[in-house]
Amino acid sequence: MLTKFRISKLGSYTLRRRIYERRFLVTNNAFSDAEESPVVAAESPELPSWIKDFLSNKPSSANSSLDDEDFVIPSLAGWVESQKFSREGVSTGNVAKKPVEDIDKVCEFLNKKDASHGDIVNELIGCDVVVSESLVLQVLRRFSNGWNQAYGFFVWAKSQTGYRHSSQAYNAMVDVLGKSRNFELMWRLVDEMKCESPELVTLDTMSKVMRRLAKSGKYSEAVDAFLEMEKSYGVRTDTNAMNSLMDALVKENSIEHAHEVFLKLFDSIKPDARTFNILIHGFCKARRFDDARTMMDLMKVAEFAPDVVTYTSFVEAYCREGDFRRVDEILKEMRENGRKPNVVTYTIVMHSLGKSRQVAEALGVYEKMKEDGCVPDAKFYSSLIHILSKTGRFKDAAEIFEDMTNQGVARDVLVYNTMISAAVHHSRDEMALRLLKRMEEESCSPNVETYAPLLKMCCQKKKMKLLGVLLHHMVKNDVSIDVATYILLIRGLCMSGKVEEACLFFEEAVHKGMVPRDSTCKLLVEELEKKGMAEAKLKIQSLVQFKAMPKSQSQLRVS
DNA sequence: TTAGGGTTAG
Repeated sequence: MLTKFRISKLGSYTLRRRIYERRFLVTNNAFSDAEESPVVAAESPELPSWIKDFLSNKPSSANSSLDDEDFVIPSLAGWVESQKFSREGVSTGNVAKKPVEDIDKVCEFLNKKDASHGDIVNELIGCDVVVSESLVLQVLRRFSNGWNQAYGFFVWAKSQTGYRHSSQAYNAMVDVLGKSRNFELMWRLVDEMKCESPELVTLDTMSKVMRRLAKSGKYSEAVDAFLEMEKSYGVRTDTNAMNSLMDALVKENSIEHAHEVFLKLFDSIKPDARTFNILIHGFCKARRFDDARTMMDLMKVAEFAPDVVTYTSFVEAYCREGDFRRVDEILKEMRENGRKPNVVTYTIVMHSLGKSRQVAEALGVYEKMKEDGCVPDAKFYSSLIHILSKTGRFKDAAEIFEDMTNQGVARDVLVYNTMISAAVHHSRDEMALRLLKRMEEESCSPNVETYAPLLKMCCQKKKMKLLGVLLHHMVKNDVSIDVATYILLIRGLCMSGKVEEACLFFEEAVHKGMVPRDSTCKLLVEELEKKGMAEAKLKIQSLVQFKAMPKSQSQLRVS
């Protein structure tokens, strides 16, 4: 009988490794899952065919109707258990990727243990895989939140005869190191690129560097990287490059640095319309409307006419303020200057009205837009679906979702994410999973945000097996778990009293060099305290201390 | 990546 099961039976996911190899917090019933309704599990051998398809990666059967919502998820868990769910069970079948065997072989090596990348390099010596650029890119994507493994693999790949890293592969590695704030190593890699071949370092490389620095609040370093890149790496500091720097600064919330750069470089690098738009957007975002206006005047002085992008930045800013009177003024000004709002402008206004609960007005914008002959795009539909769902009109949202292809717009990952999120929100769990399946059929690759609402739902409803299935599905689709997702899992599991599982994820996050927020650490420790799990509590606390010293740790790993 | 997305719960 399936009164209890262990998550380890799920197959290849890391949890299994953790449980068997690390023996962390393992007790016989640590993963008991009595809430999963064992009766249903044992007595429902018949599953809807779409779930079978989902798990076995067969082509979907035609009878998948969207209103079929009778199925209760718990049986899925039972079914998975009874089928001895295997890793092949949810392969994506995406033919564009490397054959499954290669990437899986590599992953087996990379997941072997928590080692420094040096150890990983040694470990990989026994790996009989022929390296190719596409394999490298896939591994870097799959481990984009695990720099240690990614870098270990990257170094090993470089040593393989007959293979040389492409510029794209180097850039991807630079980005992964920057993402994990491993700036020392990141710079070393850029230097290595230069030594390897001077052409390898491009504006693409430097844009990634600048963006990652800015993302970490290292604005001055981003600016310095720009100022020195021509001399050091032969990357030209032209208008385009300057725009890339300023965009990074503005997107990462420092209009101040962007403005300073602008003033400093004004005489040496000629700004263009984009330069002004980036700055205007930055000022608008910071609610510095007067400065934004001044910049628009300066733009005119420089003989660039404000365009739809310029005005849309103002529209967005006033929408954020909820000042729709001003929005109308801008729209009027815009028309007077011969600029028509486009689909982006309309999306912003509609979304904003929807957010402030003026749904009728929001839908009015949709009508107005159609009258204007402005054609909706996928992002617009995503916004519309979101608004409808948020205001309880889920059926309408689903209808729009279904209809958009008839209107000639293909569903993209954002549209799917919005719809999946909406479905979960309205407790249409099965539908949400079915949508995930449909993404595969439409060759739309899921991203980490696709899974977030589903994972959250699993945590809340204590669907441990489904959680395992989804985590596996993520791996198969080269979606790397990021900090936000770890936090979601840890908090969600804590809230559901699944502290042991929360600990496993916490430990994994820390070992990947990711730092859950203090509040998350506190929550977990408190939960352990409540349950009287003193030993586990100590372990978690020591991990917290461990990650409190990232410098020495990263040095340890780098050496 | 020149303007448009969202989910911190409590």
